[in-house]
Amino acid sequence: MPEFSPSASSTAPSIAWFRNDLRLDDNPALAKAAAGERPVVALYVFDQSGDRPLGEASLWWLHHALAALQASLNDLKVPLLLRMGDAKDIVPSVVADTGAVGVYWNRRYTAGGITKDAAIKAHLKADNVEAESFNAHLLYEPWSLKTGSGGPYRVFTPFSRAARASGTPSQPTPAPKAIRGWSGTADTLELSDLNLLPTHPDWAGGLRDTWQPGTEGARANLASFVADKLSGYPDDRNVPGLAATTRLSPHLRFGEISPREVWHAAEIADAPRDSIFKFHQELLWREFSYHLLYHYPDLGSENHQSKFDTFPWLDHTSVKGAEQLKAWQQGQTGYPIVDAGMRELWHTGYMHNRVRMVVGSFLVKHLLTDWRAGEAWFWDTLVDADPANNTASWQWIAGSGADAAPYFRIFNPVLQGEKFDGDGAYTRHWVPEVAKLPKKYLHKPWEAPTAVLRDADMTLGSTYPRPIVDHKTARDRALQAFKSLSDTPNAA
DNA sequence: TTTTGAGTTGTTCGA
DNA sequence: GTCGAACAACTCAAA
Repeated sequence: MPEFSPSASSTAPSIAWFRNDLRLDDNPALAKAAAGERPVVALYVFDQSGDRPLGEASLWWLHHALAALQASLNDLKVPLLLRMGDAKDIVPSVVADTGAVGVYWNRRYTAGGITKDAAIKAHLKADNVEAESFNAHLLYEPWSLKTGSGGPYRVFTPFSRAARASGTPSQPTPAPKAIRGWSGTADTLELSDLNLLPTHPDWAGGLRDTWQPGTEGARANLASFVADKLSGYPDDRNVPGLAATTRLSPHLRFGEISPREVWHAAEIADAPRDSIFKFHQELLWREFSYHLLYHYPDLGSENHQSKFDTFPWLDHTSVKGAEQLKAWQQGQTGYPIVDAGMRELWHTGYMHNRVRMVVGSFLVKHLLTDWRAGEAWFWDTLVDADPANNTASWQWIAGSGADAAPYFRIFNPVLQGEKFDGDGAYTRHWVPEVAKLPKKYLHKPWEAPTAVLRDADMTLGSTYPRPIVDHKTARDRALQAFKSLSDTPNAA
């Protein structure tokens, strides 16, 4: 390139554009930026347009994940530029400000994200800027697995078989050993300028006590899981009172740890083969959700099975409906296991998977509430709120999704509580009003004799609510409602 | 093209 | 307490 002097061209940087891949290890976009002759500048664009805006809990997480990333990059002397606004405008403008000759990023799979990235790539290429994208988020990208007839999978089991048969996920690649950081200057915001943290009120105390966002926290959870929990995983994972799950979901959501690293850490662990298989299946559920989201981009807003469009949901904006939705959100349904889950969510930004199913089934089936109302609440309150997992899982529990739960699968909140939290460790912790009840009545306080309630310092309807719906009545009502669908064929 | 086997996580009822 | 059947019929994926 004769028109540039060597010294001038060597200062033109490569941009590593971070999005849902807030890590240095196994980050192919960063590796690509670091592999050339060019110095590297990192970029994060806080962009609430195009894709669905992040919920409040996710914003809190993002702040700390970015802080952790910034610290890691700082150790390498790589600057991180923070910008805010539509990435379609921001990325080209950062290229102009820095004189960058290449921009590298890892792919996302939401409809809005794909559209935006394609436009940015076209724009950059038209300006003779190298633009290349990679896979950091998934073990199997959605287009790489097809059924025999060439379409997407809509049933999990054949999807998971096809995924495994297509090859073991590739090994994670370590972070570049040394990166030459760009020494130029360009406009950047401070992290605090993004205003990601709650202020009035500061509701994030429970989140701070529970989580360590960033790669270090992710690695700690993974190490503890592999060492202590993986062996017993198939059974223990269902018991919310045990700390027997990975608690990696928010870390995976923001890409602080690579799914390839997680897969292989389990693969080489000293644990029974069936435990490793079961854990890998859970990672493949995440892959399946992304497969569905990519091939059915409306997954978050439209019933996957269109016959659910006529489902007789109760109106959750009516006075009574709104009251019931609020009782569910606040953990005041009168069913202790349901209330425990909803309070865990509010306090920690997380809920144990078993309990997510119980509260989801309760909202959709006992309260006949449109799954989208529950999905929206989870989106706002979960630190792991994921555009694929959250939507696919709500459709699954509602019955409207791919490979969904059959209509007659209605969780009984009393039985679920007794079966998976029999001693009540979880429920007593999150619902202290019922903590003194004996096991026998813990999950059904309305059946407790007056003397038992008195000994437990409880007054139903006063210190703890009576059930907002009767289980048997609600169950029969749900069965009726779902029966009305069986006469309605799906649109082709 | 047709056939076949199967499909994450449950509950209730009656014997 | 335990066990098996019923709860529907349909769609999916592969042979």
